[in-house]
Amino acid sequence: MSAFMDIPEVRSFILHWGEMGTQWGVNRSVAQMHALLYLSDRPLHAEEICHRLGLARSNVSNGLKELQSYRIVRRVHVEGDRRDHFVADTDLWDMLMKIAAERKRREIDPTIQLLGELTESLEGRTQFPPHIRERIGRMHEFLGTLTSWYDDVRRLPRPTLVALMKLGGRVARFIPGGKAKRPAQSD
Amino acid sequence: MSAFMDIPEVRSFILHWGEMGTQWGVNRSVAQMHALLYLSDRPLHAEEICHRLGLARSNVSNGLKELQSYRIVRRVHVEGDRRDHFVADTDLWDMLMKIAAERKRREIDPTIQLLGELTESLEGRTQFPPHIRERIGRMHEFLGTLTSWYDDVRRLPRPTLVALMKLGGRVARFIPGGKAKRPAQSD
DNA sequence: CATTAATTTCTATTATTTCAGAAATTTCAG
DNA sequence: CTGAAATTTCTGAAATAATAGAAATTAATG
Repeated sequence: MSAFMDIPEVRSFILHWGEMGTQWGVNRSVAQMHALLYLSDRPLHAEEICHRLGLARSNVSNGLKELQSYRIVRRVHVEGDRRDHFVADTDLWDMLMKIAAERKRREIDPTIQLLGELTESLEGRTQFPPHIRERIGRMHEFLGTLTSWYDDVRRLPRPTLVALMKLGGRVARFIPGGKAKRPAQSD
Repeated sequence: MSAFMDIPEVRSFILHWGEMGTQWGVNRSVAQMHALLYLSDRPLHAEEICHRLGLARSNVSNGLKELQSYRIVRRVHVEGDRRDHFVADTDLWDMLMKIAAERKRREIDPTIQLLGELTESLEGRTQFPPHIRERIGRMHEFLGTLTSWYDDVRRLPRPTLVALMKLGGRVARFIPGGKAKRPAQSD
C-alpha cells in the first residue's frame, strides 16, 4: 500500500493490533486504523488511511467514528487543507482510561441496570428458587463493587496512579491483617 | 426448552450474559452455558445443557471445553451416573481472577513477546524513524508495567484484595504527594 | 449561490464465525 | 472382551459481522 506499511516492524505491529482487536470484540480494521494513527507522528486524513491499510473509504469513515466515540482518536485541522485529519492518543494511560470508561458505559452499566431490575423483580417472591435470586443478587453486588472502585480510582491524579502501580502488592501493608496472614474480616 | 428457561428472569439473565460475551470476544453460546451453570445449584450434564439452551450437542461439548480452559467451569462426577457433569464457579472473585489470568496468557503475553522482538529488532537502527521506535517501545513498557502490577496484586490474599477495593481512592493517602496535589515524580 | 471536494450513509457482497448433525472415537459396565 | 452409552471431532450449512462501492449528503470555496 505504502512505504510505511512496507516496514516489516510497522506492518507487524499493525497486523497484530488488528488481531488483538478481534479478540476483544473490536473490529479488526478499526484496531488497525488505531495502530496506524498511534505510530504516526502527524495527523492523517481518511484517504491516506485508506491507502496505507488498503481499506475502503466507507470503512475508514465508520472506523474513525468508532475511534472518536472512544475518545482515543480526535479530529484535527491541518493548515491549508480542507480535509479532516486525525490523531490518536500517544499517552497510553489516557488511552487505557478512556477505553475503560467507554466500555463501562456501553457494557457494564447496562448490565448492572438489568441485574438491578431482576433483583428488584425477584424481591420477596417466596416461591422463587432462592439460590437463583442469591446468585443474581451476588453478581449485581459484585459488579457494583468493581465499578465503584473504578469510579474512585480513576479520579486519582495520574502520578498517584503510577506510584500505586509501582507499589504493586506492597500496598497491602496498609491493610490491617493483610500481609500478616491474620484472618481479616471477610466480605 | 425447559421450565427453567421459562422463568423470565432466568431467561433474561442468560440471554444478556450471552450478548455480553459477544461484546468481549466470547462465543455467545459459551457465555450462555456459563450463565446457566452459574445459576444452577447442581451439576448439569451436557445433554441437559443442550435441552435447556436449545443447542446442539457438539456445541455444548466445545463450549464446555472452552469454559474449562478458563478454569471457571469444572467437571464433576455424580454418584451413579456415567455422564460427565459440570459446575461453574460461584465465587465471583475467583472467576474474575481466572478469566484475567487466561486472557493475559492468551492475548497479552504474546503481545508483549512480539513488542519485545520488534523493540529488539529496531535497536540501534539509526535510519529508522525514531518516533516509531519510541512508540513501540513505550507500548512494550506500558504493557509490561500493567502485567507486573497484575502479577503482583493477584497473589494477595483475597480479603486483602477486598479491603483494598473498599478503600478505593483513599489508598492514595499512602502515596507521597498523592492527595496533596504536590507534583509527584512523573513516569 | 453554484460548484466541487469531502464525508457519510446505504446496500449488496464477501468473509468469518458459529452451529447442527453425522461419523468416529473413547469410556465404561457387565 | 464386547456392546452400549457418552463424548468428541469433523464437515457442510446457517447466521453474523465486516467490507466495498455507489449514492446521498454535507461543507467549503470562489
